Amino acid sequence: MPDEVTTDESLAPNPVIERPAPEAAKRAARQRPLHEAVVDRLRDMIIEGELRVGERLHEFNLAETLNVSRTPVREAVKLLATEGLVELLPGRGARVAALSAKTITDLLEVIGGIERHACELAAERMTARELAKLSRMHERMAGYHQAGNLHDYFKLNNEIHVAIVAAAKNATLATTHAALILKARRGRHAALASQARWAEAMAEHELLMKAFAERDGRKAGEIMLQHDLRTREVVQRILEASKP
Amino acid sequence: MPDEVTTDESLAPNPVIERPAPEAAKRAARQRPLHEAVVDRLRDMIIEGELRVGERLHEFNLAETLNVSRTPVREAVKLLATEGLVELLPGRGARVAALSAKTITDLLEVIGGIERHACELAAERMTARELAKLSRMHERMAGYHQAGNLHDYFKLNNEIHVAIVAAAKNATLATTHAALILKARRGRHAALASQARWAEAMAEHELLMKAFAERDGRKAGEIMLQHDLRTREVVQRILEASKP
DNA sequence: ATTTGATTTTTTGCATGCAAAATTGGCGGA
DNA sequence: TCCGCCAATTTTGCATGCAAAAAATCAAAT
Repeated sequence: MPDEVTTDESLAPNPVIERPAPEAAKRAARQRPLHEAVVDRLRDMIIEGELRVGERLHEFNLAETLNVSRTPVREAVKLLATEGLVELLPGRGARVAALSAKTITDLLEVIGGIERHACELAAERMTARELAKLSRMHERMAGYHQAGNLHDYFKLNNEIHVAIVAAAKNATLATTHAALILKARRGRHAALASQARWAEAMAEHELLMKAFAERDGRKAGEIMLQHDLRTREVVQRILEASKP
Repeated sequence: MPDEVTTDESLAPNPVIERPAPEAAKRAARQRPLHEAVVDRLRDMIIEGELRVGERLHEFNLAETLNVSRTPVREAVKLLATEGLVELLPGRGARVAALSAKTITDLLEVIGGIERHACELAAERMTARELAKLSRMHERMAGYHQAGNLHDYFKLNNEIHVAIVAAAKNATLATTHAALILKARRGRHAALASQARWAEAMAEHELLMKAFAERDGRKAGEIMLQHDLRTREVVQRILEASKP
């Protein structure tokens, strides 16, 4: 899913987790589980770099910062460990997991494989309606490209990748893909790579749509895989250049 | 990863989680985190069917049964939810997730895609040593097949699939694969399918090894994908037959 | 000055407490 | 008989308590 984009915008200066006052809870349709909110909050803090790589996750401090008790924090940390964002130190808490160049490129490689598979399946299973919608998204993206609107291009590009995976009509595939994309968000470098490959990537998407129109899954998959692997290579070069 | 086998053997009649007496803990090299033990215990209980599909996970009862407090049980349940084994009911606890035919076949489809990718990469990245080891495993498996030793055949077959993924030298790929395999363990149907396809599967493995010997990743991947998809089809037929 | 070891402090991991939400059961009405 | 409403009970979710393990601090000895 190259063409990664960082969907920040919300810089969240205040980490405290808002929750309806005890009495106001009645009005709120339903209260979101705290531990879930904490997971999201901590994930953002890690992805946005508020918590630095290797930094110990201090449950008491975090609980105080987020204005919750240690319990939901503990649950959240364990959940984030399954996502690979934090590393559990048995008996000594947890710390933000390192993200080596190898980890990132491995991630991008797997995402490429998944998206290839998604293309193959989607080409066969996509309804005419879905194909039409995808076409419209693609056209819109082409417009952003011509207009030099990088931000909206990135956003839509991500949506297209997700839409293709959804069109494969395989829930496990979609879940797996989503989880990997989430992790890949940590590599901001990917965004740079996309930028460098902007024109090229656009051309590849063009070919991809053509393959979908022909319902040629094999071809679509191949294009997607190459598309992803090229971005991966650029990312790899950037990473090697930054710290060799 | 078709040719699924259920690695029971340990029927665990007593669910209580053993732990060194408070004082004996000194002797034990290091105490395993309780929540981890609970995760494993509950996962087995679900996979082995001790907890039936749809059954509510009652944290107090489970805690009592496992001889721990609610806290590690709660953590474990949330962890199992990320594995897809249980379904969280916001505000109402959790229950054993349903495993529909679609879910199983989706799972097998994704595993097929992952293993194809693994074959492609492994063919390129595998060391001569690894290839030799894989060959020996394959020969041994052929022996079990000829001897009609289904149990050991299954076990070794699983190990071969895992070894191939490992040879792809991509940690994310391996982790993702392992997680999916774990979930697939719930479909005992797969074991039946393997049995039905025993001879055929063996022949496919033969071709696979030949492709690896030629370092033909494309071919190896294709063989693996077809291998997995055929098992998937048999599973699908079994499932449709059992409850149509 | 540096290192080692004992002591204090912090932090973790599990257990328990408590209020709010959800479920259950009973009762009255249709 | 069946449905719906209200009270009693259970269960969840979060907070807090507590003992053991880990880390930090300090002291003495090299």
